[in-house]
Amino acid sequence: MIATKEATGALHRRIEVELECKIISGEWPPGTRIPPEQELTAVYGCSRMTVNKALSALARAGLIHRRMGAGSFVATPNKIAARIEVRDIASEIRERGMTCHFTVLESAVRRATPSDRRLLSITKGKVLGIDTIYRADETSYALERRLINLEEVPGAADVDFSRQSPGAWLLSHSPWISGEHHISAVAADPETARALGVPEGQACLRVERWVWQTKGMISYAEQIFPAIGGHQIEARFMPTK
Amino acid sequence: MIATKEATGALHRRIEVELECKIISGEWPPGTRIPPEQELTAVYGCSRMTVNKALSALARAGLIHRRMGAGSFVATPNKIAARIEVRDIASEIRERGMTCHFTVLESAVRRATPSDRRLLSITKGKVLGIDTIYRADETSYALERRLINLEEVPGAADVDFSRQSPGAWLLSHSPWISGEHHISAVAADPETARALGVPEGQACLRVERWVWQTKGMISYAEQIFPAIGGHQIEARFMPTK
DNA sequence: TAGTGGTCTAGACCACAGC
DNA sequence: CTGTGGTCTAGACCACTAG
Repeated sequence: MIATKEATGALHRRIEVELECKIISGEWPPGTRIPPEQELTAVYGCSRMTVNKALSALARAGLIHRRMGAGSFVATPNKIAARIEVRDIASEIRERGMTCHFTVLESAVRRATPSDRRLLSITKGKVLGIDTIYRADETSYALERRLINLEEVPGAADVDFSRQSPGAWLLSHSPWISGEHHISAVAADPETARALGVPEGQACLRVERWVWQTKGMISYAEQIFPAIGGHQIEARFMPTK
Repeated sequence: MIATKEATGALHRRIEVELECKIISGEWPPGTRIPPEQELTAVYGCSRMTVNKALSALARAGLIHRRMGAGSFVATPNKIAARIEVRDIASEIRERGMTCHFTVLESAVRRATPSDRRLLSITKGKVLGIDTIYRADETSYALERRLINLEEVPGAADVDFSRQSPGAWLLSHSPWISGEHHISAVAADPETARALGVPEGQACLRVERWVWQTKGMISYAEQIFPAIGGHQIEARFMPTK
């Protein structure tokens, strides 16, 4: 066994890290052929399964590309994929060390309007519309306009959202979800400006979130953060997953 | 071998998909104990390594949590991790089916000012500052203010950025990078408004990007997209990776 | 102490790529 | 055809957890 440094952990893990270093350092530029598994078993003095585990991990992480019968090659990244973690607004405020209060401005069950149907991609049924103001240390932090599809989540109609925020309830109630975000900037319209207590036309960050489960769309939420609050979304990207 | 349906692919993959379905459908809620590997080998009539491969993949994807000596359990997701793909502005415009023109407003090599040093986390050295306007079909699309650390990327001083955009050159020149984005909303200051041809105070989406390699910070870029252009960032999240 | 996951072996057969 | 990765086996030893 070759041991240039201490054997800190599993061998397959050390092989993975060692190869990863060669790739992200540029020693093996994109397109470089990785030594075949057979050869690596000789280098590391281990079985093929162990080498395979390391190479498979690198392939899953997108650092190499494996072609059956041909070999393994360092991948050529053409786009940057960043990862953002979107938390519930209430827990986000608390993580910043501030106290969070939220007030439900409006909460009403209604038959889906044309606008509701478009946002939730449904053709009929009832929806629950909830408008909530979030305050961080008594300062307006965000306005959330949310639609919940009662056909998919009938229990939502009976929840007291003055105690638990809609976002937190939905996450705890149906944990495994898929969805999509759209992040954009908007100028505060009169109604939004009044609700948030900011000047009309104020630059705001808008996050729209569609959430669905295997069956269908669960919820749509539009969150408006005035730029005054300094709200920002952080996203990190790394060559290794 | 048990085959309730067609054996479409690798067995370890089918096991993984089957267990994943039980989790994201809610049949196995968070905290549920997964049958031990030993038991699954009996269920699927295969060796332990095959079951292990499926469970390891689920663990890596974050769907289950494995504790040595204790067992495997369905994970409790507490935050939503979304994935955004940030492309070069020029290629982004072209993907929208528009033609892209960019104009370098200013390009100058200078000794790092205090502001440069703070943004690039350096204490000395020279930087290249480039301000670029991107137009989509003759309409202002974005303003980019970029700093390149010439200590890390000395070759940047000799590139003709009127032909290739700085972002595209950097990506092709040093492919394996790490970094961070901050996404926020800002009101256009007078200088930005003039450069983009929009009213002062216009709501804009701002994307800041720090990029580094193993050694140190390579570049800082601030991109301003006026809300008028309808620019938005899309992010998708899924329970399975 | 018994059960569980983490790791590893030394083979094996197959599908596919490239010569 | 040979070399490659994709998959799988039937064991094994260890570290750790829980009762």
